[in-house]
Amino acid sequence: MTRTHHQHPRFQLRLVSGKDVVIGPGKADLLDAIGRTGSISSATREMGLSYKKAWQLINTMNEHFAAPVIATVSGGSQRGGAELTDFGHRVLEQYRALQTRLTAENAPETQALLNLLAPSDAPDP
Amino acid sequence: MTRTHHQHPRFQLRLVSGKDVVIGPGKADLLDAIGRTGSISSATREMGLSYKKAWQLINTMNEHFAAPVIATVSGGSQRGGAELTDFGHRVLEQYRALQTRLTAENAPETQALLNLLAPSDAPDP
DNA sequence: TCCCGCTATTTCCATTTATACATAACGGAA
DNA sequence: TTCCGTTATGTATAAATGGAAATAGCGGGA
Repeated sequence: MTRTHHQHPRFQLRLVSGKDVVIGPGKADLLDAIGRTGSISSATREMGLSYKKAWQLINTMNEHFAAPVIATVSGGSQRGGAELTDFGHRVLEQYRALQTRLTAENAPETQALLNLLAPSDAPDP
Repeated sequence: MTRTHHQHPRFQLRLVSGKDVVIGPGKADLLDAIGRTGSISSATREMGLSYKKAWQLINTMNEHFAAPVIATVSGGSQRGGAELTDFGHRVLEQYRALQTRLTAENAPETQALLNLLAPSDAPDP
């Protein structure tokens, strides 16, 4: 799958602990995709990353958060799948809220830094 | 040099454009070190990264910002060196301001997410 | 003129990271 | 019992990243 590259300059937020990224843009998108598609596999196909990588990302989140972010099922009539736990929903919700707040207009420092970019990086056009 | 690993969970901020990180924690620290030490070389020795890597980080910043963040000198009585440009100082200042604002108490969403971490990740002790 | 430490750049190599592929288990349905 | 697509995991390979080392140029001082 072709890599989807956002073009405009943007701020990204990461929660880091030790050497691990607990959650960031990629993991948040993965959680979102799993929630929407109902399985890790379908989420990886949609996002264009390997199942193993996705599993590792999820595993890292589960290692650092107080509870698992997704619940998985093997076999059965639905052939298995995965869904966000209530806890996982809260994690994603809080991350998005923080992300939104950062990019919001009530952060004048955001614009101040964007205005220092070269014109080719199209701060606001 | 041994890698210095901050232990406590923390938020990191990045300004990204296309596939490049315009500025983030590492580049900000590099600018700071160059400003303090007076050369790229001494900054790399202090931080424990290669000159090549540092130069690449600086080059990426210069490619995306509207003006160079450092000014370099080759040869001369001082044997050459580097210093932050006025523009570079502004970039670093604005980044630090944004970073500070993010971690500040006026971001309750920050604590909300930290509180979802496992006890072993020591949210506040 | 030579010397010095720095900038700037290239080449080569080690490390890290990610992918591709293979495999086993799962459990309901046919 | 066989079949299915998924979870979960290991192994081997490819790609990306980073470092070490070499090289050239700089320009003022000795």
